[in-house]
Amino acid sequence: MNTLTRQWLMLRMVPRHGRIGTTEIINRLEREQGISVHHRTVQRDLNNLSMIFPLISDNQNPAGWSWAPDAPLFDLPGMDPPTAITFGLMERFLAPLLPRPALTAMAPHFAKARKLLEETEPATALRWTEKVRVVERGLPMIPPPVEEATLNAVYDALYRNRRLAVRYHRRGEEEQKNSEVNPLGLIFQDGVIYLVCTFWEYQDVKLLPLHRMTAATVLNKELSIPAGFSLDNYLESGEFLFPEGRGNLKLQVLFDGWVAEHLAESSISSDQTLTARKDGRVLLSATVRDSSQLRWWLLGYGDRVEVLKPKRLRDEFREIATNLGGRYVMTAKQATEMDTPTTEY
Amino acid sequence: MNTLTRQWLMLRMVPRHGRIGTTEIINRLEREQGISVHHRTVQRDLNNLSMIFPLISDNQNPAGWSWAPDAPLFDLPGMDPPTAITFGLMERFLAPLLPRPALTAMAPHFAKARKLLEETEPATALRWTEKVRVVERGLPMIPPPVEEATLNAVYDALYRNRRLAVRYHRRGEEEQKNSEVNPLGLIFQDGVIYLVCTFWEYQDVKLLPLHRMTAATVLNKELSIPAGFSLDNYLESGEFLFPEGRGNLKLQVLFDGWVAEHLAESSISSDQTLTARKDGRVLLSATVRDSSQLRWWLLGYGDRVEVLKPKRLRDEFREIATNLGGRYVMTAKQATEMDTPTTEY
DNA sequence: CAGGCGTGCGACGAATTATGTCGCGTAATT
DNA sequence: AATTACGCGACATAATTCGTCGCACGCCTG
Repeated sequence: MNTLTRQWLMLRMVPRHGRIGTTEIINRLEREQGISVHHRTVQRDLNNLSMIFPLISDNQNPAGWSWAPDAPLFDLPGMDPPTAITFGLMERFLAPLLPRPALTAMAPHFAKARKLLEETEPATALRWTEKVRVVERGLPMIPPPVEEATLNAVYDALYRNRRLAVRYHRRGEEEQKNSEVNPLGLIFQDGVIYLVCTFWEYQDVKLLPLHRMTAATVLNKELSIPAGFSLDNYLESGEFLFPEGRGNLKLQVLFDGWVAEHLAESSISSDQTLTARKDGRVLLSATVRDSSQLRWWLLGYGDRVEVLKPKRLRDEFREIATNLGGRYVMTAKQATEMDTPTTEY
Repeated sequence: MNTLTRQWLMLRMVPRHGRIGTTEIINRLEREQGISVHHRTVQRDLNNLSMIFPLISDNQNPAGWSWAPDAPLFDLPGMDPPTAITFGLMERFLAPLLPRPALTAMAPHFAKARKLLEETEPATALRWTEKVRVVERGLPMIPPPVEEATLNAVYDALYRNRRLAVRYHRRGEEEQKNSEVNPLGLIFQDGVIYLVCTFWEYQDVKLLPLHRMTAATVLNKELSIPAGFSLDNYLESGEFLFPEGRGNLKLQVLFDGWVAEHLAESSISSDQTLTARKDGRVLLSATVRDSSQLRWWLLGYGDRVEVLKPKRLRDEFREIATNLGGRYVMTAKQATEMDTPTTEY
């Protein structure tokens, strides 16, 4: 009855990867939409649609239809400049945080946004890409390469709660191992993706960096999860991060004056207060989680910050300061020659 | 001639916000696609399309068409689970890095991805959201709130190279100021967005955090850019970051053994080498940019890292260690009472 | 307030298109 | 070799699309 509706629905059924046949389309139209059409009509529709859209058929019998691999993204409502800018921003933010294959699914969106920005942007003056910078405290890391097929298999297994057959090599070891793992979660850190999993029927939780996998296949077996497992608990257990405490602590630290400038803009807790002192330093009070991140963050300021409270943390920092001082008593030459290299990592 | 093509093109012309009239559609079809149709046809098409898609007309004369404000996103090819997962990941990564309004343009995409994940995901076992965690070195910051209208105005001015009329208040000051600024760029840091700009006809580059703006209007004036300005140069000039050097340096540092574990996975430079020593420490050699980020990163390891080379950097660290040690000679009580608070920040 | 203009919309007939049906060819399956 | 499932050309008929016309409505101008 309504050609446009039917063709629209059909377009949405065609996958980017994979294949769909006329019969399946007919069935899904009937089942999901209550539209019953003839076989022949669907065939004709697909042919017509492929004149307008980059749909391709593999010309087999029965025919399998899919979108062209390089088909651009069509979206409704069409992307507007603000959205395109936001996509551009996201790409910029995520590039150093994620291995490239983790973003390939986004490629059509990013491409579309870039195209839109380039088309509309006046050629004069500064280009958009020259106008945005992201300043991070972290060092830009080079994420180790991950196979796209591996990543997809891991996603899939994790998503569908299936076991995974993996082939991987330990660090430094040439030979590879084959294992069957129960995927429990993913941890992203510094561009590295770790699969949290258990092996076979064992109960102890292990970490498997994805870039050490050379193959991964989703198995059709239900996974077995250790009783009471939760990713958050695992992270807090200290097996992944430095095993620092949990819970909150009332922090009081002194910053050298101008360091606190940026800090006044963005706060680390909702109850944060900053108080200027006569000597030019600034007292920061805040209730924050007791975490490795807190220590990293404070240490990063070097001698421009002094921890006052809690006492426990101040003691920690005093000890770090003492140790650190001890390290630099020797000259670099002495420190180097104190030991001789053994094995390459 | 081809109804489907025409209607498809029309759908793409209708904006999510704003309005479009039949006349404009006719013109654009004629101009951009060479399709000439009658006025009446376009009217009929829009009426038909609005039966299938959430298009709404304001029923004025002349009629203005747009998508319903809450219209979901339709995209072709339809979103598949891997893409939905990637969108979910992005949302997770970006939430702590960007103020919420900076992501509102993404809301329909995120909503679609969430819906797809929820629909398909088996209710049993762990949910997808429980399976992914991002571990960052930075402390989770609370991004200061930014008005969406302000952000959009800034984007727009930056994108179209227009001046901006802003109303803002300085930190600590109650009264607001009105200024006309030339937007030059945006810097994202720790959840804060800074507009890099010049005021009026002045040549000196200033920073304006977006959350200090209470109003922003795009003006129809060309902006004036200081001769030779570039955002990268500005960032390197040291006015934003700590004014550390530029260029590369050959870094050699010693890590306490197990700290280097994570480091072995993700490298900080393409020529990075790790060498284990007899005493259990690990020597890292790499050529890296001489930057504040490098210092933050190294300092974050506290006493678990020792800088060997270059000498200049080792000297810096020795001095920091010495100063830091000096800070913790006193007790916290003494350090607190040494000075009396003056003004709230 | 009248008249002109741009637009929305119902109606109508000719032209075009969509659809069900049949038959034949082909490829995979039994 | 038979069977099954599917693609596709052909064709007649039903359905639709589209240009055209006329009328109505709101807005602007003189």
